[in-house]
Amino acid sequence: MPELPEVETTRRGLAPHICGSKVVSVVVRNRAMREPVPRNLASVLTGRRIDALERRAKYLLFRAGDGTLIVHLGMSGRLWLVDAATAPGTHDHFDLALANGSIVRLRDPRRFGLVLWQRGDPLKHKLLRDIGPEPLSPALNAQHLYAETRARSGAIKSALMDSHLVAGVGNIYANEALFRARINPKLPARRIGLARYGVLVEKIREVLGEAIEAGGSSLRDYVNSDGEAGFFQNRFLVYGREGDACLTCKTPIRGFVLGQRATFYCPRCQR
DNA sequence: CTTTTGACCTGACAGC
DNA sequence: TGCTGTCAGGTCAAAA
Repeated sequence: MPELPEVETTRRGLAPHICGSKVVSVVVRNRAMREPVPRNLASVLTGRRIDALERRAKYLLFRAGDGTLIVHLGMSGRLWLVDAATAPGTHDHFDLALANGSIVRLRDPRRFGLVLWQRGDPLKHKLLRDIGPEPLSPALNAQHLYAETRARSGAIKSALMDSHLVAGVGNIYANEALFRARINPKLPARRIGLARYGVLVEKIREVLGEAIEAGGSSLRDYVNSDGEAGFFQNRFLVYGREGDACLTCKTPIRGFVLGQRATFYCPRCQR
């Protein structure tokens, strides 16, 4: 579920409930995530104040004094607020209880997510240090994409999903941004010029921005919320629409697998 | 260096 | 109602 808009929506939803409050307890029910949850997490985190909740790519950064709790939601993770009376379910692997009574709970059936502790600058963590520019910041621009793809013969869609080239563009939004930019997902990245990269950057920002807004309005309550009803799914223009009419030209949308990921495009609009 | 492949893990769903 | 096979929004290390 979590692509960048869901992670950002989670960040915005949680931040006002947790920032400024101190951690009173940490519960780890299952350490077997993508990497093991650190054994000393409770001892290192308890008593610290959460100063800020930030995001880098799809990583959530809970700043706490001279260290940071780093959380990634993987494919199936979800973080939300519960009260103390809410019994944990089978896949509720981690709780962060705060002095103000809020409990942040992580549920992740597939356990591709991460819960890590990093002293010092979290951006220096090995999983974060080589990530490309944030798509919603000016650091991502046409010049960057153009320059960094001159030697790439691979498909533009695979390049877009490479976190070292640009942060946080997942499978759904790579499909959606390429449709909006009218670029064929199979087109070799090196064959795209500066002007087209300009359009692509604009469309990446546009679709991520719209999805974040939609998330903010559909996920209005992070307290005891069941969450993601609807989100942005009903607004996808190509993702999951194989065989359906292109919303621009009525040509049937094609689906195929590219780089092991489901890919959708309009063969007429996207060249 | 780039590109591809396999791995991690569970749940939902289609088809028999 | 089961069972089996396929697929899923992420990301990395290893292999090619």
